[in-house]
Amino acid sequence: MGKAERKKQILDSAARLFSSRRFDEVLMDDIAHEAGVAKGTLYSYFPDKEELYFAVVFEGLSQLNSTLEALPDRQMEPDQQLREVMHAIVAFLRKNRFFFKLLFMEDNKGEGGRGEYRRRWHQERHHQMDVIEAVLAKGAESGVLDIRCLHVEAQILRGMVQSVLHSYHRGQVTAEEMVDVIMRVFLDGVRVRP
Amino acid sequence: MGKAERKKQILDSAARLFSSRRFDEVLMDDIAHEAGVAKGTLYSYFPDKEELYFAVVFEGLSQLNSTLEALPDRQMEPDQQLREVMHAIVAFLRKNRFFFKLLFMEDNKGEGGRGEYRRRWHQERHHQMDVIEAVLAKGAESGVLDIRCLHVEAQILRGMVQSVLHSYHRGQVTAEEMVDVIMRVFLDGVRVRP
Amino acid sequence: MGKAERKKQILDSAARLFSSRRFDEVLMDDIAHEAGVAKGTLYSYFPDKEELYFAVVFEGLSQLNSTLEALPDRQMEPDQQLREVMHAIVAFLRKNRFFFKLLFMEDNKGEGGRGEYRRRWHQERHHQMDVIEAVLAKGAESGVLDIRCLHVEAQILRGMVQSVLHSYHRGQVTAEEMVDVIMRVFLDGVRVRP
Amino acid sequence: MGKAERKKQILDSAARLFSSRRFDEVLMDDIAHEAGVAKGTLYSYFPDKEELYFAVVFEGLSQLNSTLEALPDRQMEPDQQLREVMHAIVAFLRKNRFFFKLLFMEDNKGEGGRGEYRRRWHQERHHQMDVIEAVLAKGAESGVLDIRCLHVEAQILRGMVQSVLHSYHRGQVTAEEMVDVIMRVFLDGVRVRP
DNA sequence: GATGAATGAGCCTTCATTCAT
DNA sequence: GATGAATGAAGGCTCATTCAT
Repeated sequence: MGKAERKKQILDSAARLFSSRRFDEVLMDDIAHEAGVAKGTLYSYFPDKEELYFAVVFEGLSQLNSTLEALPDRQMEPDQQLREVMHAIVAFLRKNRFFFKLLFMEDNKGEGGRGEYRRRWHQERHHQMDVIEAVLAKGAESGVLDIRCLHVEAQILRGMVQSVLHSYHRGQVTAEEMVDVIMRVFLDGVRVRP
Repeated sequence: MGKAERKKQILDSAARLFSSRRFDEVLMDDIAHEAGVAKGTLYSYFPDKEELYFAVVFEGLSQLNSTLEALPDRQMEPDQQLREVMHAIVAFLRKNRFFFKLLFMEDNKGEGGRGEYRRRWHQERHHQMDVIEAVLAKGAESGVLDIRCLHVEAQILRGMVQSVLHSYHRGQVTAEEMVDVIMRVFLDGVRVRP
Repeated sequence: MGKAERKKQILDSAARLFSSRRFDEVLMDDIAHEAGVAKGTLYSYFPDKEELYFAVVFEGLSQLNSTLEALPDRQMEPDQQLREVMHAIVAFLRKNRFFFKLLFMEDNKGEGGRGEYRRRWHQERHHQMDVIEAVLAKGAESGVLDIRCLHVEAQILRGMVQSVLHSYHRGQVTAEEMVDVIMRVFLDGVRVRP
Repeated sequence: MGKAERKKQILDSAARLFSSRRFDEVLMDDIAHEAGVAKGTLYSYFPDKEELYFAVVFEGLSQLNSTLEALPDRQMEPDQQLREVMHAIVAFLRKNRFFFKLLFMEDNKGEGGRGEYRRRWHQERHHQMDVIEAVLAKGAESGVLDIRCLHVEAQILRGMVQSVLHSYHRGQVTAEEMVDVIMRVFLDGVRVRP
């Protein structure tokens, strides 16, 4: 079997487990078993449990970033473009349910631990926010969106994505429907206008 | 020293530590040291580390719930009432920064682990959502809010609180200002209307 | 039980085991069992197996050095004084059979491994050779001994001690008898003179 | 490549490594790398690591024994003959620096471990001592040497060889010079005679 | 009741050994 | 026969938990 293939297999199994149990509740034995390899094999792909964990996290993050970067920069209305970005994120996180959990687990983690990784995490995570912020900024410039504090509105959007995914995750709701909800509330709010 | 006092001291120390490091990175020694008691003492207040952890989590959750229940049920416009509820939540989480992290960590945790606690967690957490949903429902009934799927809009609000706290956490922003942002976006959205 | 007492107990047990089996053949479990403590206890006295090993070695070495330093500096013939030093060494090594083996094992170890310890070993070991060399030098000055290369003659003496202990170790020979042999051969050689 | 040639290559590499690091610090990987073969290959020449180690040790020992056996039995004065034997030993150990260490490491090893090998080791080692003892005995018979306890004097000689090699090992001293020192001290001692 | 030294179950990690290529 | 990726037994070490003081 190809090395890359096997590495992917391990990362997937680890993602599955790490996303549903605490770090200390996931045994290297479990991961090995889930991946269908011997425990020792894990160590020829990752130096230790900690690194495997971070590899899982960063693997997901860069896939998400790649997805966003691959988005065509077609000319379109800012709200249309925002919808596209949202759709890409929501679709990705729906397909990668395990990563979804890890993503928000990491987001809420304290500053303790390996500063090295915290730093890299925030950096990569910013990349994403940048994409969102860029669209919002364009909308603001063209007078379509009322953005008061770019960073905060972008974060709010992120929070909405998280909570919508959270509340719909067990249902049979499509990505489109989720995006509809997000766009409606974010763009127009819930207040009935006279 | 009063037993209750000491117990509180332990819970606080544990909250501080659990909110900034992984469960397995927080040692009973650390907690004891932080709380200024001997390790063995922890065990006369809590049966084991796991229970201490859940005690911390549920302690925070019930305080938040108490805060919400204590809210006077004065007659007022639904949006005013929503603002009050939001303010109570935001103010509480600002004051209990450690619990804020734990709260959202737990929210994003998988289904693994002690089902017993997961169940109780969701139940208590629901209590909170119920308060929010009640206000939203009232607003919908009175024709002021356009609520399509109560549960989802409530979750969105929750996500917004989380992300606003997240993005403002290091700044010198008041709870009022945070609520302003949340209310503005949630009620009216960011689209500029002609 | 006193901490020092327990530490001594561990060092002794470890010495006993390390002197009769390869490092990797001695399990921490074995040492704990031999010392009558739990495995974990070992780690509150020594940071790891390696350090415990070196502690054993250096403990022996400093005891030997102390013994030599405690030797009175009475005025006496160089050969008498040499005999005293030899006797002290031989007696010590007879009483500390386990250390005897470790001592010479370490002497013949390669340069690999923690340079830190190799350095310290050679330094402490030198201390001993210095004592021997001092006596030989005095003998040379007073014209009693024909020393051509102080360092080498001292080493030879050391080699003789080792081999005499080695060959007599299972017998019922006293330290005095061993020293007699050493002194006879070292001072006069085995050639019959006309 | 010839099998014998490759086996020699492996033994040499192993000797080099085993003589400078602890058994457990020498990995089969290291040996394979040093010998320029794959790890698996080691196992087609030696059943396991332990056996490879003993093969190294016994290989050295039999070479030394062969060297001694090859010594011509010419008629000569006992001290001359002793000098020849010493020279053979010293020269061999100088040329086989790695084995020199292993030799004395093994000598000082405890009784633990595979009794099988310990027994064989002592037996083979005795062979050597026998050669030395034979010469000493001849010297004693012819009244040239004052041997009191054949076995012990032989051991002393062995200790002297070890320590002289030890102290001179980094210098540029010839085997002849080493033997000179040994013979001088062993035969005549260091006491100045009136 | 509080303490913290001692305990030992449990898990991460290593590395000798195997075997499919 | 040679190779080196995969294996998994074994052991060092940690740390939650206990209990004698």
